[in-house]
Amino acid sequence: MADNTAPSARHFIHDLVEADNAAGRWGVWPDSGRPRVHTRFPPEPNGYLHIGHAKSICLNYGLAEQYGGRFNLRFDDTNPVAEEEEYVQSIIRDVRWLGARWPGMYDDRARPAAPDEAIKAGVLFGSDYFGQMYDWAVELIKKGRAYVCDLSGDQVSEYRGTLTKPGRNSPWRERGVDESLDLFERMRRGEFPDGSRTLRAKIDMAHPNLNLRDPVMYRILHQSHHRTADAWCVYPMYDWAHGLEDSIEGITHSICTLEFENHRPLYDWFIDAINEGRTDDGSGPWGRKVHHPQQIEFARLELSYTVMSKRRLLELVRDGLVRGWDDPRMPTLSGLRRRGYTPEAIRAFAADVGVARFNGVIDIVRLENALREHLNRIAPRRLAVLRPLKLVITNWPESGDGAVDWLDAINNPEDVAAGTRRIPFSRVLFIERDDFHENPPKGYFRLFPGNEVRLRYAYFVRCTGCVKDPATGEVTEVHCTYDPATRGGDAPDGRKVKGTIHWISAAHAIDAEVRLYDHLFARPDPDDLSLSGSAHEPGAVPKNWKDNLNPRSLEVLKNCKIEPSLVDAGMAHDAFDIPNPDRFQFERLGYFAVDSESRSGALVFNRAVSLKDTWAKIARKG
RNA sequence: UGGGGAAUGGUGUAACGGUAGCACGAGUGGCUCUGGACCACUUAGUCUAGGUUCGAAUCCUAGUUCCCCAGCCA
Repeated sequence: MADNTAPSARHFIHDLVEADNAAGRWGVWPDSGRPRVHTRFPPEPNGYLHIGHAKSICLNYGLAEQYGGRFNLRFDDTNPVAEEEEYVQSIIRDVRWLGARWPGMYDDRARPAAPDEAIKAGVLFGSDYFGQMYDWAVELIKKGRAYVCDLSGDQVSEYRGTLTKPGRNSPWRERGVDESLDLFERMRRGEFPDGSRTLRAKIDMAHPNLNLRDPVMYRILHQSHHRTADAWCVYPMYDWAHGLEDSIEGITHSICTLEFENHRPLYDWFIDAINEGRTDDGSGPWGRKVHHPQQIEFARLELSYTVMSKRRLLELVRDGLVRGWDDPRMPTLSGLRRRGYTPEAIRAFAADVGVARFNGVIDIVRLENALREHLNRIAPRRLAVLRPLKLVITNWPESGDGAVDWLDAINNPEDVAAGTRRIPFSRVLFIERDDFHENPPKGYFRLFPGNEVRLRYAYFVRCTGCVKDPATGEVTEVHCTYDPATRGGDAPDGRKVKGTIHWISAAHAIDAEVRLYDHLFARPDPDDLSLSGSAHEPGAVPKNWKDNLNPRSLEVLKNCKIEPSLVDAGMAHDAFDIPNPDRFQFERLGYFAVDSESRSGALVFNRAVSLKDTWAKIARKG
């Protein structure tokens, strides 16, 4: 993942890791002798990954890579109610696409026989540790640190107390060890209905941190699991399971987001409870001590003009407010990928925003800039006209030998190695509707009657007039004359033009559909329900975050004209069907990627991001 | 009102008792066959009030504001 698009910015976690390394806290890797740094990314397979997860992946994988450590991809799949195989597949693809690598993963170059299974190579699952977790739970019961509680869900929360009032002990708290043992075993065997009992840690019902008020460790769930099927009728809660998963894998730095800070004492309590009666050399009554990772919290990523919670993203998908998890307007990795984002751009963005403990909101233009920066360097330039207006060169031959002129065009001014291509020029062209004004605004230096501009890579043309629809007054055709001496775009007499516009030869143009995107939400903060009213019904007050969706987030242009060299534009797929669309800069317009719905003969492009538009800024100011 | 965190230009992030820096944005100019890219310059900040110190964003005290926690979700 190390590349020059993601300079490693220093942050407080580097300091912590380096302090640990200097102190020899985690020992060394046997093979390299380097201090052990072992991180992980632990998603729950209950939704698609989004750009916020990318920050975490880059952080965790980046640390492992930087310190010569290891990185695990592990599913935290402890709640079968919400989890699905589809999510497992998408998450692995996204992590792989981003560039993270883990021990045992399938090599990119190999063509696996069964991609759906092969992609899981080296991927870990918390559910694989259910047996070990169960044994440790039994151990805690035996040590008098856990008990089976018969309280209902409502009663448990009632007994918990409130933020300011202490809770009360469960009447089952002092139940005998043998009885709890028996009950827990029968819970596991499925003798009791869902919700009838739980296994709870015996800590302190008056603890000021609510997480320590005898938290539930196991609940009864007669629910088939995507991996363990019907093997279990009890499933561990996150707080119990998560730290153990990290412990089992030897994770040194368990990096998570700020809201889990309150859980750290519990995470530590569980490991300490297991280690009670254990020793480093295994001589204690309970054997050898288990590994105790260090949890470190950082601020999750928030972005303006979008939402970043899985619950809300799922709601957008389920309500049909977007076209699916990979809708190019979504902040999901699959959406960004379809939109045209590159892993490099996302990594550079993650490095750019940094890692800290302050919960702020990143301006989404930072993400867009990261993409521009990468695509500016690598995207081949092409000519495309989104809103075509016919331009006739009245002094150009209509037919015969000189009717078509093939001109050299530079593929990428940022990369000379990209070379050149030839584009056809002829009498009738299409230009961008925006590039002609019969009565130009102040400061406008494109085409208007009497003005001379350069047609990119072609000729200087001077506007001689236009044709309008008598009924509507709409301009239907612009007329120009060209200067033969300016072929290639330079005037031998040294005269200059202010404007250069793009064009497509009408006779050679390919039709394409282009989808333009704007921010998913009309306001920087979708939760902002104040102010001037709903984006959908001006004047109406938005009632919830969904009323702040941007009604203009998608604009479909069906009559676009693109240069003939784009006929073969498409997308590649790697061995695991992760798509990699061709991406181009359509000159003066922005960066565009081939959409997954694009077909030969019916090309569809997504605008990933526009070019910076200084003229729009000038025009706005008047 | 209990507990846990956090406050540095418009935004985000550095500075680890010693010149408040960087990026993005914004503004100005240069350059340009993309009103792109690039280059230069400018703008603007330590939450408040005390204290310690030769010296405080940093240490201390008090306050203010914001975030998280009362799932058998993660």
